[in-house]
Amino acid sequence: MSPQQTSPTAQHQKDADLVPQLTSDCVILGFHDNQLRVLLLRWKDTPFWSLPGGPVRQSESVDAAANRILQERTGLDDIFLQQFRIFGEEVRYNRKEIQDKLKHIIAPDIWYKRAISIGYYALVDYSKVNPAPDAYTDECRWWDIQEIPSLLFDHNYMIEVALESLRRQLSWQPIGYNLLPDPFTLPELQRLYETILGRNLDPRNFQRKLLRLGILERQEARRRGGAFRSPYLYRFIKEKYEAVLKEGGLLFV
Amino acid sequence: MSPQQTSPTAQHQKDADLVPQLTSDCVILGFHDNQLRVLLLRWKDTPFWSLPGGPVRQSESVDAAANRILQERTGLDDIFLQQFRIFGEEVRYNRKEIQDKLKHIIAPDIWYKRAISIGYYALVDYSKVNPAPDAYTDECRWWDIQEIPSLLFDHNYMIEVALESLRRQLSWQPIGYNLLPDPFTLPELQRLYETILGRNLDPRNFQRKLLRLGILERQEARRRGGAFRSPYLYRFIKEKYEAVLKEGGLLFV
DNA sequence: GCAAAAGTGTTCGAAATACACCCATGT
DNA sequence: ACATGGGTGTATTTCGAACACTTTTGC
Repeated sequence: MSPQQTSPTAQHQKDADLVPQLTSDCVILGFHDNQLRVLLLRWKDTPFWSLPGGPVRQSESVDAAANRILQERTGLDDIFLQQFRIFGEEVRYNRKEIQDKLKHIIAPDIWYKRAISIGYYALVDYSKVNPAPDAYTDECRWWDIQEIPSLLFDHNYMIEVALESLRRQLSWQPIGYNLLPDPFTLPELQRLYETILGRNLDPRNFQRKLLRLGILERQEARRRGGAFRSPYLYRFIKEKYEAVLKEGGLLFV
Repeated sequence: MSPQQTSPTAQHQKDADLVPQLTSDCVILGFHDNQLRVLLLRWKDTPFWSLPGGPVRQSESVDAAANRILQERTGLDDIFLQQFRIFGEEVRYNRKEIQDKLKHIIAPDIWYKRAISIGYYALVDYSKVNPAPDAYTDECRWWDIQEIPSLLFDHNYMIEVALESLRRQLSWQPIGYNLLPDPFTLPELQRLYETILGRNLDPRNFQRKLLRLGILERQEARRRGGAFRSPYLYRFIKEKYEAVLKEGGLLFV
């Protein structure tokens, strides 16, 4: 969240253009080095980090607001985005503390009223992202999900809830399609599932199950570069993948 | 939704007490005569129906707002409520049409700005509900899910989305616990699942699966009254039921 | 006694699990 | 040559699907 965190080109738009007290916040997830990672922002001249987020404009849907934020931070369009929760407690965090920490960046009266945040998670191809800070922040970068620092607002909690939702929706969400490069290898896909599920899977069983679904096509080429046997590359057959997800899914793989 | 639809005792509170442009709407579901039913309201001196809903107060969480609305319409406290979607399109329905249809009840300028609705579904024990209209409506009653009329706002769509979410979350939601009377019979539970899933289940397999989970205890008494064999009554063993749901569920039963 | 719904057991095939060895590659 | 990770097959068990008859009850 963060009420006024809009794009640099739009930062002076009047309050009247914004839906009052409502923000979209994005938990942007990528996958790299066998780790889930989250994109975080560091506020100008501070050591404080938070999720990307911002207000909803009167002229856009809440989904569009999240898409806009995502586009601005990652450079990517047409990203997989999923609403996972509204954060609408009356007291979500210590507003006084936030006023104080960010007073040199944002007028304290912005924080006078409670904010209600719509939580989204986004699944993106790590290798395609160009992290970019906004007008209120100095730095935008990936953090390993295991090493996230203490964040502003209730953003640590938001990330927890996002991951929990992701896990529960695993079977119906195109995780692989969005989080992996294209093409990808089966070990990569397996490690992605292992990371999200938090447990190891048997490579033989994993492979058999996935291939049985008929949603993958093996490519001619193999991935090269490791000091070991080259794995096959695969692509999702988009239509089949989506059909399988729709009708109930990759049951826990 | 419906911006000003508050309790009769609170209807004159100032706009300043409300979170602008934000409402909670509730799809209240009950189960009766082997049918899912929804609680709807008919607006004063009109033939127009809608879901119960209302604004969020500055002094309450969005969940609390939904609970309040539910309590007022059903007389029930401590109900199972689940946020399922935000309806945040810029144009959700024809505002002019609503202004016109409800102008004798609500000042048209209420509808000047878009409203963003938080959709909740609630699962309630049909037999315990006392439907009660609010200050803006004449009538509050159950409608069979198959026979819902054309509703105001985008409420038909909201109900569709609620049912879809319910179906997808079936395995992790305490459907039986909340939608059935206590105690209940296995055939009742089976028909509940059949109704929600939209397909028939084999009674032998259903029974075996449910009993295997160890979440039910059979009572001494049986349900009497039908012109047929008396079924056994059961109760959920709450702790075990919740444990099973938590760790992944009644997989499609 | 009859109509209506409840209760119950067995068989079969599919899928999940468990398990270990050889292969390809870069260093 | 060796270390690293990739690729693959089989045996066993578990689970889900299919299927039909007998029992109880109120009328």
